[in-house]
Amino acid sequence: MAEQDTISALAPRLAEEIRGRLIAGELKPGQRLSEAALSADFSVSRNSLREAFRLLTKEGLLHHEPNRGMFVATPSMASIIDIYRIRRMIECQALAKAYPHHPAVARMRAAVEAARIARGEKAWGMVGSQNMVFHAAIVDLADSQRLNAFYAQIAAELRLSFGLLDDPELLHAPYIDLNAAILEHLEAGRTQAAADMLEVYLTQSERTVLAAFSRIG
Amino acid sequence: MAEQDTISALAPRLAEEIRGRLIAGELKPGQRLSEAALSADFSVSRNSLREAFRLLTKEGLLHHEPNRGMFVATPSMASIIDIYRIRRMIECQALAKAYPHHPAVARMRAAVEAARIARGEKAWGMVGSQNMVFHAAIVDLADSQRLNAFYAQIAAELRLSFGLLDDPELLHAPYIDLNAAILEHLEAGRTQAAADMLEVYLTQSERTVLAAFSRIG
DNA sequence: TACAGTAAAATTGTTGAACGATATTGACAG
DNA sequence: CTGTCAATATCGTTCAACAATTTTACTGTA
Repeated sequence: MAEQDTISALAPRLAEEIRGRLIAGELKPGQRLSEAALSADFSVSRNSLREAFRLLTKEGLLHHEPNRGMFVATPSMASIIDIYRIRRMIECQALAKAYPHHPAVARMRAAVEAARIARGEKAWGMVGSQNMVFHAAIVDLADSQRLNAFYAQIAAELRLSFGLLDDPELLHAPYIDLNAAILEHLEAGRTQAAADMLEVYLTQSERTVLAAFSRIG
Repeated sequence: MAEQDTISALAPRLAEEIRGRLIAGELKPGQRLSEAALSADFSVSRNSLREAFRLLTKEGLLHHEPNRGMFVATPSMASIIDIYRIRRMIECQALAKAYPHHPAVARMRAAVEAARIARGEKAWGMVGSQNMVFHAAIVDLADSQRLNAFYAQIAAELRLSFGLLDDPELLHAPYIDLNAAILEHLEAGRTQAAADMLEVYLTQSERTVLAAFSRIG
């Protein structure tokens, strides 16, 4: 019986909480995270907090300098290029070899429709997160647990970069219809066409993000 | 002046040490790792050891049960299939899109030659690790830091499975010449042919590993 | 003997404090 | 203004403690 686990351990919960603040932009890139301050803030011990830090460091969200402390990772053009290179490799391949009746396809469709509704309401935050759901579903087509976990990680890292940019409409809105077209191809069994179109999408998106990024630098 | 960094922090070094023992087979799958025993063994505090454990858990090498402790991950057929699926996706793509004069090609050649020498001396352990080097170099062709890190992780996990098997000669020796042929294609610029050949390699290797694994079950 | 229930022991989860090592800050002399 | 050196703050690691939980040992009973 036991009251349900309260969802397991402390460190992973802390990590999740911090991750949320990171992609929400509450913690800004380059900012230093003091062990003492944060542990007091969360009412946990320094030790527990450090365990959470390790997890986030391994995910590339935090960055550690010996004897100086933890810092919020600062996205760079190099990291954006790296991430998009991986996305092209993984997502396009997943799509090209996909089974058109895979369960993840339903999630892709749901994400497209949710994004369209959100666009009507100008809820750009929602458009963005539905876009992420769409692409996570693409990766899911490959039916690999480890690949899903890896993708979730670089997606979180990418969101850190998005957080620096200030125009979510520009970032996601133009791609809703492109997503829809990709989905059409997939559902019709034209997986290669879908993959080709996705490659266009990703290249274009990368260019947009890099351009926005360079305007800030 | 500080004695040289001895390469940074304690926890990562511990993790590296334990990782070594895992792929060397000293720690066997399913085995429980006592915090008290290991921390005494390494002469470090329980806290430091736990930090190392977190890292390895995230890599899939250890597995954690609340209030019961850390266990060495037990490879399953599912995990082997998952890993080979990823290898096919990543390695083949990296090869297909490779630049034939990429620096990693030199490492591939070195690995092939070292493996041939090792085969002559029937040093099967060396044959195996050179094989791993060869494939890591293939991934390196894609020029992605994050992809390299991810591959290193699943490679370590795969070695855990290899550790269960008892015939390293069967596992690696047959593939040396296949590796060499792949390299020939790559160096000649026939990247697609190289990729196709690698796909054959991986499918065959997966079948061998799964068969050996099922004989143990 | 077999077995259920309970008490005792061991292990993990988390905390708090301590101390050396390193980095940052600020004062001071030149 | 610059370089040196002490003072301060923070990190890295360890140790000791206690609550929560699991495992083990033991007991009494059928």
